Amino acid sequence: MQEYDHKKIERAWQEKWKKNNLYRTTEDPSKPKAYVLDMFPYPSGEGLHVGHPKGYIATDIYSRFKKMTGHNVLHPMGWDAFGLPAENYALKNKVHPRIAVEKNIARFKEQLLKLGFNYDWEREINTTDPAYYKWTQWIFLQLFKKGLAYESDEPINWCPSCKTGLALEDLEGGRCERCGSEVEQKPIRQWVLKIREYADRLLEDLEGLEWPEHIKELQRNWIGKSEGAEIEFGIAGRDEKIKVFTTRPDTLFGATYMVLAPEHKLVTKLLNEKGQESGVKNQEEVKKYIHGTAHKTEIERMAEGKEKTGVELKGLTAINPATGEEIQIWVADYVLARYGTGAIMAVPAHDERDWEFAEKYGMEKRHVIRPASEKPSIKKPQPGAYEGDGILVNSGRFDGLSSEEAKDKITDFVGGEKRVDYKLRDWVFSRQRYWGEPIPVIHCKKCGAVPVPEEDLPVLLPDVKRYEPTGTGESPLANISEWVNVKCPKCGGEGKRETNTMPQWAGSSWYYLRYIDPANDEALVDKKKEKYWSPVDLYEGGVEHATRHLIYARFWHKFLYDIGAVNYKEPFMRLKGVGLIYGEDGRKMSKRWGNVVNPDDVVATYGADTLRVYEMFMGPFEESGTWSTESIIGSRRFLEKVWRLRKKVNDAPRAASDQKHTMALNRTVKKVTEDIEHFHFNTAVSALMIFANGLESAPDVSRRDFETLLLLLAPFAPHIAEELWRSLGYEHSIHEAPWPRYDEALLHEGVVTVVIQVNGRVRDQFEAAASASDTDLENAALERPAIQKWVHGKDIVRVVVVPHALVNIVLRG
RNA sequence: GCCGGAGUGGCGGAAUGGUAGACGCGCUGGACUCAAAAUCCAGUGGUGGCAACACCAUGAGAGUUCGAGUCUCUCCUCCGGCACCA
Repeated sequence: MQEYDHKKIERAWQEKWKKNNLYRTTEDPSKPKAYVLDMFPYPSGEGLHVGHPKGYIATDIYSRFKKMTGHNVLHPMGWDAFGLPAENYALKNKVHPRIAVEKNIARFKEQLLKLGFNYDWEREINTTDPAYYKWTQWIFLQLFKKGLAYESDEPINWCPSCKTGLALEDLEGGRCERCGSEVEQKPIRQWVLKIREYADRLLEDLEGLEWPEHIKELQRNWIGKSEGAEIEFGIAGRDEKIKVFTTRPDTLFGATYMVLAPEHKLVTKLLNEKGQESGVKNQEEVKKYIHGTAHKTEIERMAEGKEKTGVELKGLTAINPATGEEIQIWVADYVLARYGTGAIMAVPAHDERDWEFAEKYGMEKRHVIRPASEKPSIKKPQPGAYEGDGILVNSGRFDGLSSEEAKDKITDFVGGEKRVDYKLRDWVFSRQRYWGEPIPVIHCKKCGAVPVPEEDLPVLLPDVKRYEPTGTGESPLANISEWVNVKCPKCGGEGKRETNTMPQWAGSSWYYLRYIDPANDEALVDKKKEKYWSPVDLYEGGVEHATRHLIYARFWHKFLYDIGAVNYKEPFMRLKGVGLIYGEDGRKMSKRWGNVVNPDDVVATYGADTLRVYEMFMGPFEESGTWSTESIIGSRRFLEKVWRLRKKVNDAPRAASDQKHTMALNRTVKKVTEDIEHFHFNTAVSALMIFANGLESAPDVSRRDFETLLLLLAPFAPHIAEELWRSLGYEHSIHEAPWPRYDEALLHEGVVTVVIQVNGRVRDQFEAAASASDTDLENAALERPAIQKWVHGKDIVRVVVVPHALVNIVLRG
């Protein structure tokens, strides 16, 4: 037997697996299916670092395990290659994005291949392939036809550095998620998708998903459903009414002023009227205030601890519909135009923000809710706002009702309407950039926005020399007149192509369907195949996608379900979030910090199998951890130990009396099986190490024990397991061998170790027959000299016996 | 501020309410070697003791329990997300 030469073994098996098409997948109705999916990577210019493959290793283990347990496994890989990073990389390095992407994909693929993954590369997909984005465009057309895509000129978040509009999901703390620039509000024409129409279903259907609770919670918070009411306030001396949205109609009697967002339509209108007509006495002051807020960035407006500012519309009052009182109207930027109605009723006594504002500008704070626990007689002045529910006071005929009862009754009383609102915004779907899917629409002066006929898809992204963003609110495509100017498909008149492109998240919102049927040119996906493979049984990826990709993809999927294109309501049934691997210095791996570890180097030095075992052994899969080059050696030593065990394999059957050994074997099989199913890879590796250590210290190793060890190891370290397996004379791959079973009856030996406690403290232990009764155990424990020492001369109050495990003797005092 | 998650040896981390620290890294000593590497064996939470052993110990404090790292409450710290969403 040679030394363990990982280079030789890994290269040889990777070639043979490829040659034999070991990982090719076809539909097979005779087997249960398992669709195991990684979030496909963005092929950046920097290549992979050791953090990237962590999730891929886990799905590789899981899918190999599933295959060995008799499942038909779909485990594909592809490239999410449209979007800003590729384009920015291309601009910086002065290469065409298409070329840059090709190069980066080749590099990524080379790195992945070295790790021995079992992807079916015949199903490889690429979102920038016209045959692929034809269907991305097709989905947009369906959305358009169903009225779920519309054009808007509302101000949106604009990144001045990337020179494009962005969706709310593309921001990180008011900055562009890609480049970190502060975003501005800019009104430009854009396409928007009505994801809000799906808000309720996106929320409700989370319940049936086997996802980590914290990721579900992130989505719930992002969708941000709140139930409340719309209530109209009249304006003294004018015809207009101001509609407010509130979740607390029960506090209406405490509304002592109201506030409009600076962008509110009524405010704009009042400022356009002549001073006397509008009734606003301080028009100039208000204009100045609005001018001031308009130039603030989101970051400035939301700066932590920032004091609220505002200006009163002097001379104008609103009428509280509950009390009939005239109240002041203010304009303040703590009210957001985009949420609710852009106007609020301010209840300082029961809302902290209103309290703070009222405190500053001297408005009345009228208490209308008292905590239910508080006695009515006690009227202490509350410091700050009381925001909880309670019992109504100072609310006329509603006094004494609970908040809950009063909400509906007061809403009815003032003729308000119950309404639901969401924080979720409609999806801003236009990017003023080159490297994306063209939006398949033609603008015609006569017919308006006309969808490109489906038979004309795909609308190819033209190959151009200049693709720099213009910054004008138009995409660079607008400059290519021969591409832009086309005939209107409807009337045949002059038309212009839509020049905005789709956002980065478009292609990834349906890619999991493409793997099922990667070459289909007739339909999005063959419905029979889709029925067989969907939904994704296990989806694995970074938690950072919780409120981006994972929401968008669920939205599109539900839409595709509605139009009958797919069979299931949800795309991803089970989700696992991978924890990051930080650099050795504890920081995120990045060129900037010089702490990047390249998997190629680790593979060269220690081997792919060692890297795989190490990354799984580092810690709990879903938790983040720090890379430690020093610690890898442990995983390498373990594999070398397994390698050496081969020499000790003895064909003679193990002595039947070796009960301990049988037990260890069965327990290991059980532990590893359950741990893989639950993604507890660190403890699975630990169990394998313990078992290998046991075999090592035995005088010889039975063939059965060693084979079992190899089978359990195969998903983790596929190359070495295959090599040793073949050395035992097998001609078929270990990766197609059946997974070992365990026998429940053999998990326990006839003898158990029983711990003896005195007053809950461990004092002794002894071996007892597993069949011993509680009384037997109690008596045996009391006879032990070490226990006599503690118990002698004391009163025994009681004795607790846990069968097979423990005796606790409780003494008085 | 709100919502999640986590605090255990020098380090990564194990522990269905039942022997805290499995497994691994590192470290110490030993075997092998001319020597080293590799490998193997032993040890490795703290304090006291030659030892048997005892006491202390899972962020802090209380509680439930025969028994708490695990359950309950209060607090502290760290990480992640959201953040004037009415």
